[in-house]
Amino acid sequence: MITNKNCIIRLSRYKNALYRLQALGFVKVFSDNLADAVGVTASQVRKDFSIFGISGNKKGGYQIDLLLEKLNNILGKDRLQKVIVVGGGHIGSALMRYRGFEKEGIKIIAGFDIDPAKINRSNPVPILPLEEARIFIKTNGIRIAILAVPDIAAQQALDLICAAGIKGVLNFAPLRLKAPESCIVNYVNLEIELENLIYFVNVAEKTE
Amino acid sequence: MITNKNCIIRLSRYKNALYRLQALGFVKVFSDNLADAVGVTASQVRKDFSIFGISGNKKGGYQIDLLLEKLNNILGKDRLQKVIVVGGGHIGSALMRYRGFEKEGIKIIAGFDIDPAKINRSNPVPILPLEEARIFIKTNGIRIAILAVPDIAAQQALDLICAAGIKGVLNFAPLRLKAPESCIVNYVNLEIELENLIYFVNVAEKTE
DNA sequence: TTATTATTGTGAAAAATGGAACAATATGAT
DNA sequence: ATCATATTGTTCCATTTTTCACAATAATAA
Ligand SMILES: NC(=O)c1ccc[n+]([C@@H]2O[C@H](COP(=O)([O-])OP(=O)(O)OC[C@H]3O[C@@H](n4cnc5c(N)ncnc54)[C@H](O)[C@@H]3O)[C@@H](O)[C@H]2O)c1
Ligand SMILES: NC(=O)c1ccc[n+]([C@@H]2O[C@H](COP(=O)([O-])OP(=O)(O)OC[C@H]3O[C@@H](n4cnc5c(N)ncnc54)[C@H](O)[C@@H]3O)[C@@H](O)[C@H]2O)c1
Repeated sequence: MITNKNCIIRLSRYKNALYRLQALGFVKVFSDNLADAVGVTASQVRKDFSIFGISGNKKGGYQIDLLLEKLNNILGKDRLQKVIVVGGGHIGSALMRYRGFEKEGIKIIAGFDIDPAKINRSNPVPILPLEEARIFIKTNGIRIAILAVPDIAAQQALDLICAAGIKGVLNFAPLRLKAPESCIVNYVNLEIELENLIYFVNVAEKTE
Repeated sequence: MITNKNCIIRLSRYKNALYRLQALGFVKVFSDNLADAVGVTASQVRKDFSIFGISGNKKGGYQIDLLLEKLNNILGKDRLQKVIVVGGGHIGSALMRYRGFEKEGIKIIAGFDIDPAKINRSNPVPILPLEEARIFIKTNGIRIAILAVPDIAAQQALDLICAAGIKGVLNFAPLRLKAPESCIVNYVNLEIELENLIYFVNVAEKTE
């Protein structure tokens, strides 16, 4: 079983690159084209494919449409993924207004907020009272949530949605949360991303 | 020279955990406390510290204030980091309104946009016309930028700010950009983050 | 048909990362 | 003052990840 997150991220990148190549009219692709497009080595591309039993043609490369089909299958993109957002503040509402997820087969179908002033049932993505989250998650069989509440509320909100059946969370609050076995939590920590960038810029500056 | 991004991310996490411990009244800390707080092994903590020549006291652990000083120094937090945002749309304005960066010594001092309707010089974080970016970057010696423009505009905007002297970019547009040697580009790709989460949730579901 | 060539698929090598173990040693107890 | 103990710092080991290298082979050309 593959536990290598970077490998899966590369699969997503291959997929995105393939769509671009396809849009440019290409029908087949070689491992080194894809490597260039994504910024890895050609060996890495072939190795990644071989891990998932994806094969191409000796001397013929890979047929883009078939490759995309397989990648999409691995990445679970063969069905629409319904996602909710908890917290309709700055980040939460930016995400709910973003159209880019849909072309990836990811649809944010509702937001939830504790603040009555944020509730709006007639939005393209309705924002509902937090009390309704539990039943909404259960009724619609939602598995994935984005957590965009203030730091202080994050653990409590996580507990609530996990209890309701959420299986995966993308958390924007910059702190480590405790989740049950049944739920995977991934972190987007923009402070740390910036700090990291600053570190490497400083290093580059010193060594130049 | 350290090229291990994960290692630097851990330093940020140690730092954050130390502030929390300090706020709770702790004065010293042992490698295993910190390991617990951050979710790594105690060996890892000590190894990370040793890489950067940080030492504690046999049997005495590490003194939190000294440790923080050293970590902050390594992470370049001994001086305020001024950052600009290019693109004042959904993501860009969420970031500009976010107060959380300041407590990390990161200050967004201006935004830039191509759309005249977005310009606002009297905002807490002013949004200025893109034409002014070049001179602003040079005058203020800005090194770090956040790129939050539509995908189609990202490469062009990157070229502009790199030419003006930007050394590090955190890019939100979901595509690979070409940057000169002088500029590091890191990516925040939320589509891929979600895709990744979905993959691992699917795997967990299948193997349970 | 046969030779040539380009490209895959993979096993082996290398590099990077992380973890375990333990000697060294400072602290506190007796 | 001596001993016992806790914790670091570092070496060594295991694992993971990436790269290398090349045999296998399909496509093309002669
Ligand atoms: N805005 C940014 O640019 C940014 C950047 C980095 C990190 N973050 C993090 O993202 C999180 C959200 O930030 P934000 O700027 O969107 O905050 P925000 O204050 O704008 O929005 C938070 C929203 O959550 C709602 N809320 C509070 N408690 C809730 C609960 N228990 N359940 C449901 N909703 C609840 C609030 O009513 C509010 O609408 C924070 O943890 C923040 O640290 C934000
Ligand atoms: N909003 C989200 O939740 C979200 C999520 C994932 C990724 N993204 C990515 O982030 C980027 C920004 O998304 P958004 O939703 O904020 O878009 P947006 O359309 O709301 O905002 C983009 C802003 O950039 C400005 N702009 C356009 N060209 C410019 C240029 N050359 N220089 C400066 N400013 C320019 C526009 O006037 C607009 O104000 C996009 O690449 C998008 O794919 C956004």
